[in-house]
Amino acid sequence: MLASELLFSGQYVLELNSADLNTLVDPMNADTGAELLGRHRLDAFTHARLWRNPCGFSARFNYLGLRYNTPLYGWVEERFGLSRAEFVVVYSLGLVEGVTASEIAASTAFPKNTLSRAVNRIAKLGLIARSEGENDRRQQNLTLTPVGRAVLDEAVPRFVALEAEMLAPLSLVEQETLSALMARVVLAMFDHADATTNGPAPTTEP
Amino acid sequence: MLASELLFSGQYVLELNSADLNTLVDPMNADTGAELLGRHRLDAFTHARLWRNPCGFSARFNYLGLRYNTPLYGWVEERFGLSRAEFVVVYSLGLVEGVTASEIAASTAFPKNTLSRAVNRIAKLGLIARSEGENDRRQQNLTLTPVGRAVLDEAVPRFVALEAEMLAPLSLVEQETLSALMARVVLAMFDHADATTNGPAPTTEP
DNA sequence: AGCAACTAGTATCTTTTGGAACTTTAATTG
DNA sequence: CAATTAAAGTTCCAAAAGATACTAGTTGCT
Repeated sequence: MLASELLFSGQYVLELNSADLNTLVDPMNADTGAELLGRHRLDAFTHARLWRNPCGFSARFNYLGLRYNTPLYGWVEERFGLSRAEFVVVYSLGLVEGVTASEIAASTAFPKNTLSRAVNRIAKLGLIARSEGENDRRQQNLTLTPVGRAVLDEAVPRFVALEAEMLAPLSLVEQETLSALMARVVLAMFDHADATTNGPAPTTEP
Repeated sequence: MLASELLFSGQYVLELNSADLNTLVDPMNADTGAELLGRHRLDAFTHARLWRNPCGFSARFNYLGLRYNTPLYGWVEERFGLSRAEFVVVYSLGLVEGVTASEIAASTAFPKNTLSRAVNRIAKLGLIARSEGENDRRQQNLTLTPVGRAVLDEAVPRFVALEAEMLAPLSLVEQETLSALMARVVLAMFDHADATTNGPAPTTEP
């Protein structure tokens, strides 16, 4: 079977079609999340990309990433003047204080020079402080300043709200099921094996 | 409650922890997918980013996007010398013949000048042909040439295989459940409302 | 019909990006 | 314990990206 045939074969098309659309959409309410979640029109091509695609699963998580990251990082940019990489560093420090640039690079696939620039800039802006690594003087442990924490305190609710908004059409049980299944998939990617040093493409976080 | 507290509150941490890791990992087999799915080490920070994150769901689909797109588009680049945007155009034509650059731009959030460049290059390379739109002479309908289709026929199985490899730890029923739940989330993003003209950030597909 | 508003695609120009080379420190090994 | 190899972070530079402006074609309004 040719791949070009496969493209149209519709395996994975086991879900809903556009006719079901309106039955699932909940009315746009005035949450913090909803205002960022600009609704789109489901054009024919997007429909095909999401439902008639041999890689339907990846199309969907890529789509979610697009619709989640774009508005949020756009908002971060215009609200704080921080680039995506810069905010990712701040967010990362909110998750784990004292994490190093390399660790962020490894986990997010930003190239390390990009992270270096980002760290330098937000350090200059006073959002983070660097302290020389205790037992390894090459690395610098990063910590949030009160200013950085304030940024986070304003930004994180937006991120949380948009995620909640995205998940709103599912019941709590369904949300947990989805979460658990995705967790299984993600966890299976880890193995006691190799590691890639510097990933080429960006495309992640928080 | 401060967002900085929320970051550590662990709502959404209802899944597995790293101790369960080994019970879920299937041995790396020699599939087309497996060879692209380079396993990584689950370092402490990545663990925190995936499981102790108030935005755990988005962290996970972003992570999946990263681990899926990076190796595949890297391979496309070195195998065919095509950039991500260029390949996305080819792939899109595999999904829907005759689609226009604008439609791809709208669906994938690539800026339209990037798409314009991509279309020009792969047209020059002979992967696609352009034909003036029937009733609108501004737009050009794009179609795959045999060369373009050959590229697709070689590339698509890789994409399919990596997706299958990612989903392998789930049973078929679980895969369908996951698919259906994600479909619900995605579908709910469409509404009879607004539209954003040109999205700033890239970050999607296929 | 005529004029404004809009859209598809292209061109230009500036900023950003990320690969490669480099510096300094740490780990490994003979 | 020197000598080699690897890693954290920075710097450099070519290349790519994206905001803006522009051209040509279309739609809508009166």
